[in-house]
Amino acid sequence: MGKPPTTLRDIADALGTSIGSVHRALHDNPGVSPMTKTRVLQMARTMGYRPNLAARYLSSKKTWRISVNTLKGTTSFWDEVRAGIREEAASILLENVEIEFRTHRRLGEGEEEAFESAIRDQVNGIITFPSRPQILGPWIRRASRAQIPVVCVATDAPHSGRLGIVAVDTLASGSIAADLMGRFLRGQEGAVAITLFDRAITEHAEKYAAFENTLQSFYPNLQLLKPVEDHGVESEAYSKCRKLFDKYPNLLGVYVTTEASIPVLNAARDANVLQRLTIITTDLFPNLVPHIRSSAVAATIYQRPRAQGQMAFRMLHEFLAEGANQSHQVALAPHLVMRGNLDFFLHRESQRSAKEKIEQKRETARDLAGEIA
Amino acid sequence: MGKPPTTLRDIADALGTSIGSVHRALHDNPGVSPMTKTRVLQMARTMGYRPNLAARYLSSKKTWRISVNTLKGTTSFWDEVRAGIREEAASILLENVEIEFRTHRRLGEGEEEAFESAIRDQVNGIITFPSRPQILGPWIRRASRAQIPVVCVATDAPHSGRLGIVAVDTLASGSIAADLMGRFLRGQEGAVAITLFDRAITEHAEKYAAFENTLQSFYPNLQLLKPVEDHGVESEAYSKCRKLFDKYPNLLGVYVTTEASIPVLNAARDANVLQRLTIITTDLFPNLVPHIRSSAVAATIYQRPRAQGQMAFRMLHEFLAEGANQSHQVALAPHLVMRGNLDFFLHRESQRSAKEKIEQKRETARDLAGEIA
DNA sequence: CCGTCTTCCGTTAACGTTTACGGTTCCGGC
DNA sequence: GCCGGAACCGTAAACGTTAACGGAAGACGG
Repeated sequence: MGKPPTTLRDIADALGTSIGSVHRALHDNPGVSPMTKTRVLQMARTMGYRPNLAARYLSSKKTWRISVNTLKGTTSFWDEVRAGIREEAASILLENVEIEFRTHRRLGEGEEEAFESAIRDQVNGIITFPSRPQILGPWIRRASRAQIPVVCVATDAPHSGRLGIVAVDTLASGSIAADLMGRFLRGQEGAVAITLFDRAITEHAEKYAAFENTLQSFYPNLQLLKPVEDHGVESEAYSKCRKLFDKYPNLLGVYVTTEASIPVLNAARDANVLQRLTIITTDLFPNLVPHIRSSAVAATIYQRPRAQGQMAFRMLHEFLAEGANQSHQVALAPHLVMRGNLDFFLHRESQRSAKEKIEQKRETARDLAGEIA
Repeated sequence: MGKPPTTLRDIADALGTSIGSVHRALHDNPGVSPMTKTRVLQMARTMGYRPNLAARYLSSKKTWRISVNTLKGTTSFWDEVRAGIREEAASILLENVEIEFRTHRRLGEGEEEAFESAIRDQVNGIITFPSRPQILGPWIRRASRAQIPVVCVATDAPHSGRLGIVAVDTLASGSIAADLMGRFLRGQEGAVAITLFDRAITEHAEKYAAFENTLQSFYPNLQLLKPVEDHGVESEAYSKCRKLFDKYPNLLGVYVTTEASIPVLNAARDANVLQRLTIITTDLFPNLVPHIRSSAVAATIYQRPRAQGQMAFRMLHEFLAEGANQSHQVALAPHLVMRGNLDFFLHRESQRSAKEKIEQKRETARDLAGEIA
């Protein structure tokens, strides 16, 4: 069936030239005449040449270094993203990728420095969280010009020349939240609220729009209030929600699209509306668990940080290995966590971290053995 | 930082023996004395030897053949599983895996023949759907004895010696269905029903148990009727449900855990209870779409066949490459599809098939080019 | 005419593993 | 004492690519 794949030697023989020239031509290295170069490229195309990656790696032993620039994170979201990246990197057969983590402490603090240092260190690729897309955009463009592909996670940096973006589908998130809210509040009439980070961030604007649209078209008995923006500040979330709850004493539900669900819950408790509200949150972290269990939170939309990390790494790695040129966009479907399936997610969590500990142990054992030898 | 990895030569030098003996020892090939063999194994261990897979593949050019034994499938479920496997196989850097599909037309028809032919053809691994675990179990054991690892998809074959199992988490599925049902029917009092394939299948029994438990503990106002078993026969599903709906005229909801949601919907329509019922189904296929859109189906639990195929392939491939020995078990979290996020899943579907067409075109172009040359 | 530089090109030694082949040594049997 | 065979071991050639080196041919200035 399958003919043996064509090699550099095949191309060289077909052209009556040498393997060296073919190699130079295919990598546009200097030292080859324009004439033979085009002939080689032509022939490689018609013969369907595809490089043997095993041989390439064996010969060059070149490793790719990729920088992961993320937030240290108050919640576990970014820990999970990093774990996903690590996990995926470990599953690569050819162990030719090393990962450098550059974490910054706070939103917008040290992002640019991290980027600069990554570019300066000549990494081969960057995975980043552009919390302020308009600020990081120019840096991404700079990296692209230096031939360093950049993959964004969780938030996009539009028109920045980034290689790709991995995020939860905003439309699916917002819509399912609205659909659930509508079903949960079946038959009731009244207002629901939404909190978000900042309408200037594309993702949040989209989630808001999706929530609003779905609510309007399927559940006209519910009307959506003007969104609450918390800008990632917990106190802002609390005070604004507190005011909101006081102002609309018979509010029916809240959809919290940000990580700041705890202050919202606290505000609801302090305003004495926690029992009455149907609350849908975002993400899953330890502090949220008791609220889900007590069913104060009806459901939470889990953004699958680990899967995001995995996909981001795969995207970058595929690009580095195959050199595909199109821009990629991965939109993950979020998971829905409720009281019923909460244990599944928590249990999976603990299983995984146990596995990782074993893995780490094995690695250190290896290192030790190496040092002894 | 990282010392260069140890090679066969390193071990040989350390032991004052030759690279050939080390190789023979590590692969327990004949022609090496027990003495040197243990010494080599010992030394390899302490030096932390890990084979260079690139070199191995380059040298041997051995390809693994894996057989995918699945149902042809009336719905698109198995098409998706196979697509996931293909997709994952294509993303392997070293292109050393070829896949053979052995599909059988009907449940329980030709499964054993497919298995026998796979074993006879000496494939290196099998991915299978054991629709009748008790029948396929012995075959799986036979394969294991012939050193052929077997990964089960969607349904487990317990105590069969299979390498691993990939399926949607039954507990998470059943529980979320119950939780949604309870929330959707908030405040109402009455009965809900569940349909399943056969209580003898572990997965279905577990889903049923999870549904029942969650319903009982969180929504005592709802009581669960005795389950309806359809054994994969559409007419059976229809008639049994029809009878059920007639018998319990004020039934509140149904959870359909099988693929046979259409006959259940038809029965509900014919019994004139479609409007009143809250229906939660399983899987997502073209015929179901209009029912979701019309909100006759409140939600459907999507079992992510593509992800199942991907995971199954990865599991098998990892085993073949690394030779890890433990039994693996992957439980996926199901996705929830409702009217709101339905378009996301449909759109993703079409996007993917478009991508695959492009991919296929490229491949045929390559083959043609090869034939010309 | 010689030396030097440039541009192009062919050759070759790696990379780590597999595999086939050719050597030892030792032992039993004629 | 020689042969055949077994059991063990070392050697070397592959696999396809990269990277470095050296050579050939031509251009140019001295």
